[in-house]
Amino acid sequence: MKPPNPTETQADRAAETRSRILDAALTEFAASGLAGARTEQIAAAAGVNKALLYYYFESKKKLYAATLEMVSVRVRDRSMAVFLIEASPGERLLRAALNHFDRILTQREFQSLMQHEMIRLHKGEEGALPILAERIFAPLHAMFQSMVREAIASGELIEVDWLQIVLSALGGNVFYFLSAPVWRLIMPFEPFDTEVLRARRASTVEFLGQALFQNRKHGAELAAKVLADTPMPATNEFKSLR
Amino acid sequence: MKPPNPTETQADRAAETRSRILDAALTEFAASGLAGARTEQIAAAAGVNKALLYYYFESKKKLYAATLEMVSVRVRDRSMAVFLIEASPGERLLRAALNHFDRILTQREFQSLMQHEMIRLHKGEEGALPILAERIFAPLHAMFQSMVREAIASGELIEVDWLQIVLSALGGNVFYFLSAPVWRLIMPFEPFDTEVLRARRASTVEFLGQALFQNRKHGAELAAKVLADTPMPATNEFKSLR
DNA sequence: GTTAGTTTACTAACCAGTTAGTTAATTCAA
DNA sequence: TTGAATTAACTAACTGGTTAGTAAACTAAC
Repeated sequence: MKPPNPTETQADRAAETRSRILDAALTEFAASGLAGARTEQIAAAAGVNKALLYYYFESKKKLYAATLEMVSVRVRDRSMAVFLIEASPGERLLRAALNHFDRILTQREFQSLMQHEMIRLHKGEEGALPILAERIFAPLHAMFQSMVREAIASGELIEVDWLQIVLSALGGNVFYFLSAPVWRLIMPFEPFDTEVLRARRASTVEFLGQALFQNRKHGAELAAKVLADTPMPATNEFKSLR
Repeated sequence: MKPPNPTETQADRAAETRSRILDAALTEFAASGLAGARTEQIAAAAGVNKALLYYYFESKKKLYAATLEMVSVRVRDRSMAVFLIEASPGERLLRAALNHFDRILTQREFQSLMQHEMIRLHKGEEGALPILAERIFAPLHAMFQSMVREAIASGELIEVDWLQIVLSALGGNVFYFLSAPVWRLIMPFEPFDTEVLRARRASTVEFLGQALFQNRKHGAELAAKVLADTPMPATNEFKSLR
């Protein structure tokens, strides 16, 4: 687990250990949430002793916070970039929806963490969500709002409640991944199979092209274009179940 | 807690106790899931001793199963009825989407239980979900499939992947309620406020009318009609947080 | 030889499930 | 119809296993 590399300084190895702990914590917290995660399991997965978690991160809660911190940076960077593209607001919306699909696909742990956080906040426990809301969701939300409103005002998109467009576009993605265990039981295919995902991904964008644009032909063409120049990211497939 | 009513027989009171336990269990399991729920808390909420849970329901797991059983019957009855209405497939889809919104609104505990079950199944633990999938989701899914396909074939709806239409329609609802804690943080309104819900509910149907129908004017008219003759159900508002 | 990094061995708290019992309603024999 | 026997409904207190967190010892790099 720890090949003693002589060129490494002690501080380097310490940083590595710290990062191994964070990785292990991400996996465990994503799978089980703050309350359900076992510190022993995190330590074992990181190849260290449990007491070391408390040496680096004072408490389980603080380790959890550090884990969320780490992953939230990744997610924000991945999500915001797409809005800066030079294109019509309608096209940017399609790209943002596709990007959202791909982000869930590649950052499954984040999605799981969010599920747990939603439940915690729903129960009234305060969690790390307020920080995430401020740092990720609020800016993302603002971007979506101005983009969709602009698209409606310009006549590119249909005239409906802007929030409903966002809910429908992102909700389709969230619902598919969230309910994957159910699809697995009632559909004749595996929801995380690469080809199934590819088809779902295409349908997402094609649907929005047809449904949201005043000029459906224009929407369909944009969808085809967006799909064509955004390859599906690789999935580290059979990683989830320990 | 137990006013000793002399007209009641012992068996009556026993049945009442049993049902009080199930109600308490529903609240607690919905809030915390199978693993997170505390038997002591369920007993306290039901006003009985913890050992009584084991007298009526052998184990925590079996109590959980009984709770899901109880609630799943309610949900299925509420969900399937809407498909039997005499109307065009497009109109039935709008009604089904609205019914789905109202069902989440009125059966929040079920939605919470499902969230927990999804997480459990995602982790690879077997749960009660296979039974629910068979008894609720599979028939529901089949209804949606035939309805949407019929609507597309008849030219009423746009020609896109049928599953994507379902994902988008239901996903919008699921996403809104699921992410309510986030909306509360980043929006200037309370997501469960009656008037906010009323607006969201209307937007859901109006959006689908505009987005899914070949003839958008027809879709909008249907949406207005469906909304007009389906009053919003009452919400037992401030019930959730214990 | 000092100290950052790491482990061993422990504790206090918690919690599902059990046990041994009490109370009171119901049954049934005379 | 009465009161003794039986059983259903229920509880207090405990058990055994688990888990977050800690104290103190050890080790190797600087």
